[in-house]
Amino acid sequence: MENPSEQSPPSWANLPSWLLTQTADHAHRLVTEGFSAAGARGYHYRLLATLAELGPASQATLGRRSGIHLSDMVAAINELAERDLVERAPDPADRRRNIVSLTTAGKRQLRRLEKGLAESQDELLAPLSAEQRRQLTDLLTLLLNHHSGQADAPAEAWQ
Amino acid sequence: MENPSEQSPPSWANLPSWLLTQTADHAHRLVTEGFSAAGARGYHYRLLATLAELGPASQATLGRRSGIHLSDMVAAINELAERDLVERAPDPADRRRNIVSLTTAGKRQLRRLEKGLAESQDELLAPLSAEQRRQLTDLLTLLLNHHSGQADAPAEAWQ
DNA sequence: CGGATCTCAGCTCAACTGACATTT
DNA sequence: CAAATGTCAGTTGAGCTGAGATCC
Repeated sequence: MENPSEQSPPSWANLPSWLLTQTADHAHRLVTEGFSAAGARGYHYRLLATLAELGPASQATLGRRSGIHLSDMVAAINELAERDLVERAPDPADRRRNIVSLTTAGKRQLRRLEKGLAESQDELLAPLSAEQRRQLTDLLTLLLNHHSGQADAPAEAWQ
Repeated sequence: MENPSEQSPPSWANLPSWLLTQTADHAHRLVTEGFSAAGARGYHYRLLATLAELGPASQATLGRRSGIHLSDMVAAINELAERDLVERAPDPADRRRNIVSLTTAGKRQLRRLEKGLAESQDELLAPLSAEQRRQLTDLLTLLLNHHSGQADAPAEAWQ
């Protein structure tokens, strides 16, 4: 009676909110797997990418830009610094601050993660045509702009 | 702090995986808020809906059908039973089992939650036309079928 | 003084793992 | 015996809160 080929899906399986959270789970899983194949986590990628864009920056600036909580920066930067992917040095001009900067190995790692990330996107969207992929990102962007645009909008600066 | 008014989004903000996880976060927030307005959580809704579909069932059966982990069932059912939304009785035919069943108050609560859930979907999809809503659910269903290997039929009613 | 920066301890939520006693 | 069932304790990950020390 444990027939693994079960019958109909539960009643909520066609709700947009359910479809979204389930596909997001798959997306998250694929991306996380890709990162962990390079020995990294999502925070590491976001940090390296933000550093590549901003150049050397304080932890607070990095946090605001990358959306990583300030209290999570400490551990994330520790992990990157342990592998010499970033350097953390005190700011001589403002001794509250640390200045975090990318090392050469960090830039190399970032390129590796970006490559894996592109592959994850492709795996995620595998069943969709190019046109369908464009449709999907357009629709999701519409939703995202609507919901993080104005209504409650805590502190997120972009958009 | 830099100039927040003209910051472009981070480099990963147009990745499908990012768009999905972000919109899924909003979806989850909206649905959770809707549930908590009725004093419930997602597990409670899924349990009540599964019970309405299956009729009285053991915790293991409920878990398999609803996707709720067995070890989370205990607490969830405790919470529902405390408010007399379900009843838990030992199965006389198999003393390992509990038979869980919906009470009248439970059915009433389920209808309330379903109504709130429909409103949440509408709020989530607010910026989309009916045609766009159909497109989105179709695309997400394609992705989901691909990644969870399931066959599936209906994509008609999202509310 | 007010405010920013960094660090740390701990909490939330949903999902999961492992161990265990009981029963079939 | 092996397998199923229910219970409980603990863990994980991504995010958060709150407190503090230090400095501008």
